[in-house]
Amino acid sequence: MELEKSYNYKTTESRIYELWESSGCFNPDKQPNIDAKKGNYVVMIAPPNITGSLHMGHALENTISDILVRYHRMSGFKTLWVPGTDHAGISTQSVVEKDLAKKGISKHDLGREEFIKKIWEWREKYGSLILNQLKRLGCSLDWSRTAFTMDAGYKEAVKYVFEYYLKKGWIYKGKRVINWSVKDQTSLSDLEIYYKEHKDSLWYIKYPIAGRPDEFITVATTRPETMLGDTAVAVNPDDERYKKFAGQKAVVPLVNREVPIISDAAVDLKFGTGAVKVTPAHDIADFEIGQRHNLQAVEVINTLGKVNEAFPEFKGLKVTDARKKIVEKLKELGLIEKEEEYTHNVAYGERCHTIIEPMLSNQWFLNMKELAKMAIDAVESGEVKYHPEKWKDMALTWLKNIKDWNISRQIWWGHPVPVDPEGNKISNGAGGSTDVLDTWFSSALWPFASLGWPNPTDDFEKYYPTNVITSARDILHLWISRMIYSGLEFTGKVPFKDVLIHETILAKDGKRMSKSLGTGLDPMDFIEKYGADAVRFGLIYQSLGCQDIKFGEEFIVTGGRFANKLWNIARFIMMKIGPDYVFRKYESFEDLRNQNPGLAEKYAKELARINELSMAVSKGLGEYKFGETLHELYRYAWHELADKLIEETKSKDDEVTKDMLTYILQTILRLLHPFMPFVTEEIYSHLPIPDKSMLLVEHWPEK
RNA sequence: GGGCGCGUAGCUCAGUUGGUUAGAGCGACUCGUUGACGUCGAGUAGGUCCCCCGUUCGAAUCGGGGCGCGCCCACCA
Repeated sequence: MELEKSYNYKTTESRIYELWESSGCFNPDKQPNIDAKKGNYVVMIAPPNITGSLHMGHALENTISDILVRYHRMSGFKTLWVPGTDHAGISTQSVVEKDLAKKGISKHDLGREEFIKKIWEWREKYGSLILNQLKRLGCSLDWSRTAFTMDAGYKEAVKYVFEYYLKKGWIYKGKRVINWSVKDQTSLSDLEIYYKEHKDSLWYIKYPIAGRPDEFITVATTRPETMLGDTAVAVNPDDERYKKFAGQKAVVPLVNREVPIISDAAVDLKFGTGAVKVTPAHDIADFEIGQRHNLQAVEVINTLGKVNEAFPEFKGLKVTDARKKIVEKLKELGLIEKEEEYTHNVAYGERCHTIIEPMLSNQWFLNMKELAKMAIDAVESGEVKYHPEKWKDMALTWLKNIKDWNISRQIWWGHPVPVDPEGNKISNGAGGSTDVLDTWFSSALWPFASLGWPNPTDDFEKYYPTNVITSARDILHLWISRMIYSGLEFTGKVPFKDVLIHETILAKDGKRMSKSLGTGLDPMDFIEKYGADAVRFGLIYQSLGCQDIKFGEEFIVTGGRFANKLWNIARFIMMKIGPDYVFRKYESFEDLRNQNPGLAEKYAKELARINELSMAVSKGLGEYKFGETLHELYRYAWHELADKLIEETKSKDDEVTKDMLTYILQTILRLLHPFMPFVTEEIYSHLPIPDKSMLLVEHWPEK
């Protein structure tokens, strides 16, 4: 059969994917080429958010996973890669809110129940967009097992885990200073906030010493409005300047509260005046000082971001207005020593992009002590390995400095916090039974909950623990560390043996790719333009184990050309062998030597070379060296096979030469299949090979 | 502020334990090529290997310092 002059990915890719999918071979229970000696190979997906669409990072991540899956499947492992999505609490909620806002509807118009219904509708409509994009990329996921972090079974897992921790005494309610988003009316974890540089004022405020109205201690602050809640003034214990005030009290102006002057090592004697006002209710550091010195926490700002009714003079004022008014009053009283311009970082919410108010709140916390310890042991002992290895230290540093996890959120979309068994309701709304759990609480259970746990399902029995997770580094702590201790606590096993942290894809100028900056590129555009194999090639070709990739489209172009080159290598060989030639199949190199001694002898060097390449590819994939391995395959196929070997055969026409070419063609297609599955499968389908399967499940050239 | 990574040809990057004239892909230029090929092949040009100091017979490679870029973590009132 004669091939077209050039490879046409447009007419090929969807047809080939359909062929694979309908064959059922992505499902390990139906996989035809299982080698009982090999065992299982399970790859874990990082379930994308239901709001998500494929970005370059996803494309790289899932190409890497797919390469591993295809390589192991061909090698005869019973191979599973479960697809799925994450409900992504606050992120999804805000997307749907924005969507409704276009129609002039707010979530409060709908009420909680109706709003959640809308989110489910949204999820039905758009929630699997990204999964379809993964199909376009060629990912061989077992779609019959698609999971979602709010499936009925998954809900059971979450409830089970919450109650388990509660019974163990590890979940508790507590007042803490948390990051509060006034806009979204919820608490945020430290990992959900970012900092932005602000030019503000730093005010130096004189606090009179109690009983000696002519003496003052001056504090410096950017947030004078919180002084209404000050319950101490703190200095560094080594600060000679303030020794004279030891044991004395200061009077907080405007509220005339007498507060102790305390010494605490957390105070930086070089900053400002070296004396600092302490507001335990509205600053995380101050809260900690308060704990150490048994200070009262006086709340000033309420959950709406306004001064509360305890301060009638300022009641109802927004933070910024209260600040102005208080500074004015202090000026009138002559208590502002000076005001200077000051640049500092201010916390913003990752989703709401508004300033975070630190405030005291009732929240649910999960005690991290024992859990972190387990994870530390597993990482230190190498039960879980990181690639590249440096991420191990990153993970350990975080785990060793971990704080208790604030697991409650005051939003509507998520797993509800199971009802408090003691029936306690806490007054201000937070920490009550209307809260939902932090998204990562459920994500942390993904490796086993996505397989049906806590029910003793076949899948959980057979496919847990998994072998490897491929992930971006920004969720190392947020997610990966949490899966490790969750796995250890609930299954007694680490959820995966290898953690692969892939490069971050940056724009060509080295800046972060982001939609909001307009520097984001859509991999789907490239798939349209050059084909999925080309995109996979381009990404992997640049994946050389560094921390970042500066993305260049030219590698995708090269990938597209390479697909065409492969096509023409096959086309030439097909012409060369003529219509009556039938491919021979060899089980192994030994088998080839027995069946075809003439070939083994005449082309010993060429066969040795392709064998060597096969071993190098196996080794490279085993060591997760994707880029290097692809470089080698590319160099071989183009510059050795096509440029030299094939050129040399143009003057020959014997059967042994045909045997050599067809053997090498088959082998190189197999070796390239994990990287460029579509074009290799398509070429393979045209080869006159008796009793062949799809390349997808043909055996890997081992030796 | 702490940590990590990077700085090699116009661009994106290799450079294995320090060893002769520093490589690849893309781009530029020259020539050639019809039994496969969005042509392809052969070849040319282009580099104080960020800077300084040191170790060494010898440094892109090792050590110290600096400069520049990027990312992560912490957040200082």
